[in-house]
Amino acid sequence: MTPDRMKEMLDVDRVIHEPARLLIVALLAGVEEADFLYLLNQSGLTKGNLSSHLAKLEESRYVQIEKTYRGKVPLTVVQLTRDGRVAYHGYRKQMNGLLSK
Amino acid sequence: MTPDRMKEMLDVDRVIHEPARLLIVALLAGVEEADFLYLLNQSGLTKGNLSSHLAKLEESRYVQIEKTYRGKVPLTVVQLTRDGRVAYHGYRKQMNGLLSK
DNA sequence: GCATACTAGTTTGCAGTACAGACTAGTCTG
DNA sequence: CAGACTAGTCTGTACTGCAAACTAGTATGC
Repeated sequence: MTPDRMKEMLDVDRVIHEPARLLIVALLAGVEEADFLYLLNQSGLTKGNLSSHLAKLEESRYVQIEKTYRGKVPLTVVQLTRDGRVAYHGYRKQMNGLLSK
Repeated sequence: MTPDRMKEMLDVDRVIHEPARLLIVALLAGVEEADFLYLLNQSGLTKGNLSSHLAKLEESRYVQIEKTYRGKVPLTVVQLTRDGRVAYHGYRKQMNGLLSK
């Protein structure tokens, strides 16, 4: 890889680059939508951690969070937005290009 | 990719995962050794930034830093250690496995 | 020969972030 | 109706990256 291309490294999307969020986004990319508990179990993150990463992803408009109820119990449903999907694919493409020799 | 494998994401080597350091390590992987100014120019990082990332890489034993002189002028020569090379390859392998579908 | 500018970095201060544990609001159970 | 549980959010802490300011020494101009 040329040094020029390597510099792209510095432009990676930090929101996605963070491992915990990359994991969340990857999980969301595989399903239409997911609730908080599903993400909690699949990711192994703590609740606090998951909550704040979701907040950050929402802030970046990468996920859409809908707060509703399952019966009488609060339920938080999360899905990837178009922006999120684009950012995820862009990130993967970039990292693959830079890492795979 | 299975969710199980995705969780590996959380174990990535943070020292290498940081884009600036990944760039430095990638640059070092391509040459036998490099001096501070070479890395400065190739990376586009500021001096302070480069200095502290090198310190962190040294602390993790991923690079070896030799302080010497070019004539009368101080010269800092950096090279990847075996550990550094292993960590870099491991990181690439892991990320490639997780990102490339 | 003094000072001004340059080289090669290091140190410091600040702002932002991830993380887990403490907390909250409300629901179910015996 | 007391205690346990569910589903999250909030808070404090410790860490980290970053750039600007600083240091130590060398070369250059006047």
